[in-house]
Amino acid sequence: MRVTIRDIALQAGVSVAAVSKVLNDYPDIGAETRQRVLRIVRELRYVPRASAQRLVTGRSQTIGVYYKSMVNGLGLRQPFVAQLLNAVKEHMTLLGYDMLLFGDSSSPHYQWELLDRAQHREIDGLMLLGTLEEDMSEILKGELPIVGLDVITTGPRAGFVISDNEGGMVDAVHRAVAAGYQRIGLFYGPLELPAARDRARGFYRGMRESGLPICNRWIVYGGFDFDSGTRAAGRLMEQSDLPEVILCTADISAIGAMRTFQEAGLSIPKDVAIVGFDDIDAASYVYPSLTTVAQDTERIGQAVTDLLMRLMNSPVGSMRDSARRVHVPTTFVARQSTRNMV
Amino acid sequence: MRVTIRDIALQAGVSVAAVSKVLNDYPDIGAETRQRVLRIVRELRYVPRASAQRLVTGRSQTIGVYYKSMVNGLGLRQPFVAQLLNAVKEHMTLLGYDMLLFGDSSSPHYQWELLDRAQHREIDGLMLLGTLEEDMSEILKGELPIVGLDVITTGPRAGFVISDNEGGMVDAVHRAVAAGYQRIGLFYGPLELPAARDRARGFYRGMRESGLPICNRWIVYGGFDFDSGTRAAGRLMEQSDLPEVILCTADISAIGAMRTFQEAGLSIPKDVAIVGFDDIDAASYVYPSLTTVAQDTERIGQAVTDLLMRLMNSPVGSMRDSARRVHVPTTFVARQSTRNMV
DNA sequence: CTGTTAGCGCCTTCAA
DNA sequence: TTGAAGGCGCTAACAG
Repeated sequence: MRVTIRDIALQAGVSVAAVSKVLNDYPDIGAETRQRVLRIVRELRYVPRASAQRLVTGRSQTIGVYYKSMVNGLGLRQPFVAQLLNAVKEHMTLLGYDMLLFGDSSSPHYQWELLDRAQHREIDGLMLLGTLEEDMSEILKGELPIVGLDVITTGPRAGFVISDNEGGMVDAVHRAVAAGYQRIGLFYGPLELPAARDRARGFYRGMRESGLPICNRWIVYGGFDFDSGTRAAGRLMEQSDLPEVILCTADISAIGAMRTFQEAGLSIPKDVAIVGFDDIDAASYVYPSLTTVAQDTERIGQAVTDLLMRLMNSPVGSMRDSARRVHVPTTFVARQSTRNMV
Repeated sequence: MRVTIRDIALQAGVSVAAVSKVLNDYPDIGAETRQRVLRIVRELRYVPRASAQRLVTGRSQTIGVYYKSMVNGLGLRQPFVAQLLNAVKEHMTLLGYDMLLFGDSSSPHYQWELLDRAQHREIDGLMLLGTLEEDMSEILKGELPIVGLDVITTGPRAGFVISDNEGGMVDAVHRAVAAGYQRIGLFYGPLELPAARDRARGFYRGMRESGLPICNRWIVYGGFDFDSGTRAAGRLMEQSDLPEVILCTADISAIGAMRTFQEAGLSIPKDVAIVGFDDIDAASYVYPSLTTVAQDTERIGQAVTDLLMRLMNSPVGSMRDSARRVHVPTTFVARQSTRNMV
């Protein structure tokens, strides 16, 4: 058997309660006793069992992470998701939380829904990445603290973090105009996703604010993946003329578009300039490197962690709605796929 | 309070023991009782608490995953790691296991070592991604089933999965030769990593088998990241002449090299051909797309899962060593960064 | 300051 | 076929 708190108590000649108190930093313990207990703990290399602690305290120091593996067919392979998870993990770790990756409950194994599994595992909080398509209305109604990323999660104890997608796109339009571009196109994404919708909206607002005419021929569905990007570029090339610059709703489809243009013999940014969105690692790998509106994953990760902690530490319903909707600013990153943009 | 097994028992008019037996598919329960219990369980939406089960059974249905966030500065951002984790998750999920992401224990928060944390969380098995630099000799000596990926983990209950890196590289050399390339260079990776070492070895073996001379000027350190790739390319261009084709130890550095060559005005594959290793998503995004030796993440994920399950279900030391070392074949993928290679 | 005690929710012999 | 009872390891009142 593994060493338990009783073994420590016996060795140290104190009660289990005393040991527990030492371990949990209770103040009402004599310095000497504390030292002795700690020594034995070290000697015997005692480690408490999380399940026992959890059973009695009800807290697990565990955050569940849920995302559909198959969202856009990629899951963690979506660079943005991976980057983000990495950032969040850093912060959670610092606070003593570990993260439990929930398998996709669409898996045949799981007759259980996410809510049941959350209860089963007794997670203290849940992070929802990217999609809400599941039947999650139920879990959102409950008291489990939930933070959505890129999804508008609402409920008595839910909040969300999302980049300022609209503002980022508006800004991109203005910068394009300032760089002298007049003929501006858009590759928009799946409008059921808040991020894509806001970016599209930002495009329209930016154009309106700039007083530029919107040319519908240059507004094409560009998806959130490489292939959609190539298709969008293909469709655009069937037009009589090309825009000078295309604002894409995601780096990955921007990169797909770039490739298609390049294979057709067009030069970027000379024949057509491209702006992406996200700033995934690949954006700086491609040639020419991709000008883009960067999401600040580091800051998003921080925000997600913060919000979740606040939600967990506040009684149900005590947080103002505004405090539960966090918008993280984006940054414009000028690279080689555009001319004169800064 | 949440509904417990007792509530079910009361409602169903049976003992808690009976309920437990139904839930755990014990045979010695009357069909009628079983039905009744199951009905109540459904009605009350009862979900057992993992911590309670765990406390008494000792199994957690949880697999720990450990990787250094900072390995090569990237962690999950390394596309290969993300892809792999995704693949493993699918399989684990199917088997009813969830994955616990262990925060990097180099974090200041953790005075505890990995072993302690594994015990604390009572994981049933551990997956080690990429590096062994930690002080892991201890945990490897223990009885916790451990599977390493790309690390040579040995111990009474440890095994590892790794691509056939040497074979893949030998094959690449032969294909290059078959394509008519005579002047072949190598960008090798950090030799302390088994994968990089094996690939380098494969290069030498392939050259020897082909009877080609090895030109040391063309053998340059290319790292496992983008910047090392650019530097390697830069160094190569200082030479009086370039090889016809460069075999790179990783896609990411191959891509870095490509960019550097392109910015210097060289054409790929005309002036110099490039072959990568790994087949990360970006390999097909860049232009020209990258010819590479693909690691089969899907199959690796499957192998990791299988091995871990076998390790968990076999008594300590009962598995033959050979069964604990899994080599997964690679596949050659010809794209645009080479000429005539198939 | 320290010890005693009563569970947390569940599984599993062992009797009935 | 069912139920009673004893823990699993730990924390948190509550006494002393």
